[in-house]
Amino acid sequence: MDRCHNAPPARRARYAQKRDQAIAAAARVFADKGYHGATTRDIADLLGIRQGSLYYYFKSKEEALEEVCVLALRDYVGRMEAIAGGAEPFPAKLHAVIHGHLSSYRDATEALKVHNDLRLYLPEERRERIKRDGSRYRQLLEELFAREVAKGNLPQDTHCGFVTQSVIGLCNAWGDIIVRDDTVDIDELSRRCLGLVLQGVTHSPYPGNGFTAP
Amino acid sequence: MDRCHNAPPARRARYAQKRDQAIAAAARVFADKGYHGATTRDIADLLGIRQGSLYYYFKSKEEALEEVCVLALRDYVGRMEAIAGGAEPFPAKLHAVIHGHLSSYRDATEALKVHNDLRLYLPEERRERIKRDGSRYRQLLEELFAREVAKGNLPQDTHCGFVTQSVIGLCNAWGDIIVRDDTVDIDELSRRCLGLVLQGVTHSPYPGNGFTAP
DNA sequence: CCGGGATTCTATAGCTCCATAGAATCAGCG
DNA sequence: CGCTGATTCTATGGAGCTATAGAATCCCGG
Repeated sequence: MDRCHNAPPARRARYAQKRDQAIAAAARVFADKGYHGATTRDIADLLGIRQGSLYYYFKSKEEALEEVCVLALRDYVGRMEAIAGGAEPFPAKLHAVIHGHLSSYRDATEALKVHNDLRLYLPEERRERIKRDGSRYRQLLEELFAREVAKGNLPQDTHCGFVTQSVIGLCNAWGDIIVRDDTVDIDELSRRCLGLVLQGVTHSPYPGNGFTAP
Repeated sequence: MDRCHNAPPARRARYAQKRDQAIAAAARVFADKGYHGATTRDIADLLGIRQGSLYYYFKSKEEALEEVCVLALRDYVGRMEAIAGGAEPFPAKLHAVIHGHLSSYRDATEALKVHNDLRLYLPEERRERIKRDGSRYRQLLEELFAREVAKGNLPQDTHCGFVTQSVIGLCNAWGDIIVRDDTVDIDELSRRCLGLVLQGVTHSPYPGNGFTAP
């Protein structure tokens, strides 16, 4: 994992930086060609090094996939924790969740897409860390809904597990489109998604619900 | 495509049947391991024949993937056409669409999942038929919404393209889960999805909207 | 039971890919 | 400058995969 054992700090930093570049390159290639369809040569080419040199940064192709997935979830879960701990009203929080989720597909390279589509190709042992973070994300979102039900702002019969899974699924579905189409307006899209989740198709997207669009 | 040139009808039928089995086996394996992760040997094993014998039914591995995708869309689009042409009220139609979509992930082997996840690995030429059918499905659904807006039953500012894509995306997201979990109750799930799409989380799932659950 | 097409098998050419070993080059420090 | 460890390269072993060729077997109508 860390090739520089006891090296001077400048060395360590440089290694870490190059390794991050390698992870990003792997994400790009995996997103494009799938795990088995991608070759270590593809990744090396993108980095401008030779195929064999890649193994200075990864012990195996599998490790590269794992690192991409871990990277994808780090910021993703971190952001959710910040939102869940905040004091904003529920609709604003939900909007932040959706907007953040969709934004990840733009900024954070294609790592999140790789996580969604390819994590299943990792052997069980390698999926531990990843599964934990994914569950945490889902759990935090579900608690957001549950608290709102408890407060009486959402119907008592709301099935929070279903709603949570649906919101995540909806965002991921749009994520697939965002990755392939640069022109999508994330701000507009996330507002529309919020409207759909809150009110469905039968109401206009901006309810007088203590929330106004930014 | 058809190995029996001028054979007696019984022969042709047997060939077609075995070929369908081969397509189904390919769907299973592709869904499980991805396109590049699956080997022609995996498919052959599932059929109980040798790897080389598979090429009696497919000219190439790529053709097998194409056939799986075509199969996935055939019933899928056919059903949508029947629904769109029917006379039921809008909520019933929408329920039928969602229920049908989700059911496909149960019955029709894993072909639909393969179509969603792996069709991108087909070269452009092979994707023609498939793209046409996919677009047709989306278009029919979008018209369903558009007609309802025109009738004044949905808000004038409804963005039908967005809603259509969202419904499809939501169903596919749940499809991923259905494929991996046998215990999911499709009837209940499709009713919940309908409620979410129609009314969002702020309302209970069954509005007095001319529609009652079956 | 026999002939011929349908179906399956065996065997392999030809290719690509992952991973490693060991040589070569680079960068910073004394 | 010369040493030392970090980084990259070349070269290759060994495996697995697709697709084809040709032999073997099966199945049915006559």
